[in-house]
Amino acid sequence: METKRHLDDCPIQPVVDIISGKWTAYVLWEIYNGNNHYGSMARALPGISSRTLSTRLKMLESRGIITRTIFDTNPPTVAYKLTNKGNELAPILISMKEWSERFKNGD
Amino acid sequence: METKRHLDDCPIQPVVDIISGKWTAYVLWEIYNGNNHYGSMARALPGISSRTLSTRLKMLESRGIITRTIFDTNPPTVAYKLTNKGNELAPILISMKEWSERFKNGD
DNA sequence: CCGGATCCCAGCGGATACTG
DNA sequence: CAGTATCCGCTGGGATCCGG
Repeated sequence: METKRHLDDCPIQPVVDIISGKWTAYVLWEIYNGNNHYGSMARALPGISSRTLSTRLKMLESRGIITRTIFDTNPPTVAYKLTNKGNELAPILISMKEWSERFKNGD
Repeated sequence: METKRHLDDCPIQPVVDIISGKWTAYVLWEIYNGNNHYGSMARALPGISSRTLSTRLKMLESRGIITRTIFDTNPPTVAYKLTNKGNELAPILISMKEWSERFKNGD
């Protein structure tokens, strides 16, 4: 017998909830690779709008995936870094990269 | 110096292209776990519409991730299964599950 | 039971302009 | 540089009906 299920039961729901939005995985990839600044991320992701980038960064911060730190230099700079929780996404990103490299040209 | 880049350069682009659509990861998860039929998938994913499920299945088939096999039984049955290429997504799905289980309740 | 076809709409996110 | 504000087009996808 098949018992009633809710989507919350799906064991990948929490991470899907985070990375499935458009551009989100790319933003995470950039931060994971040490690209920690708004401007350099925008340049690394041609086509992303400033609105989307800032929305994604705020979402990731609110979910505890990244931190936003303002340095009181002149001019002030802002750095985004992965939290512990965010760093634990690394296996996902790495396996995504490996699959992509293997199958980037069909098969 | 930062050289000009295109999004195609991003090494996770192929897989993001496949799994980033709404519901896609869940559908893959079901097939990966041996849920190979349209109806049982629809029941396992409460909230998905028939249109979305069928759209996703066709997309995954066209990308070579799954196969669609019609069995000439009475009544006919259809089975979806992962191709080799699709099976190679397993490390991604597994690491997604591990992260989700670890962080499902905040931290 | 396994979907295809059609209609329709909210909401995502692109464009653009503006601020500290 | 690092965003915010507003406006709005477009597409993803939900609802519904239909066919094999």
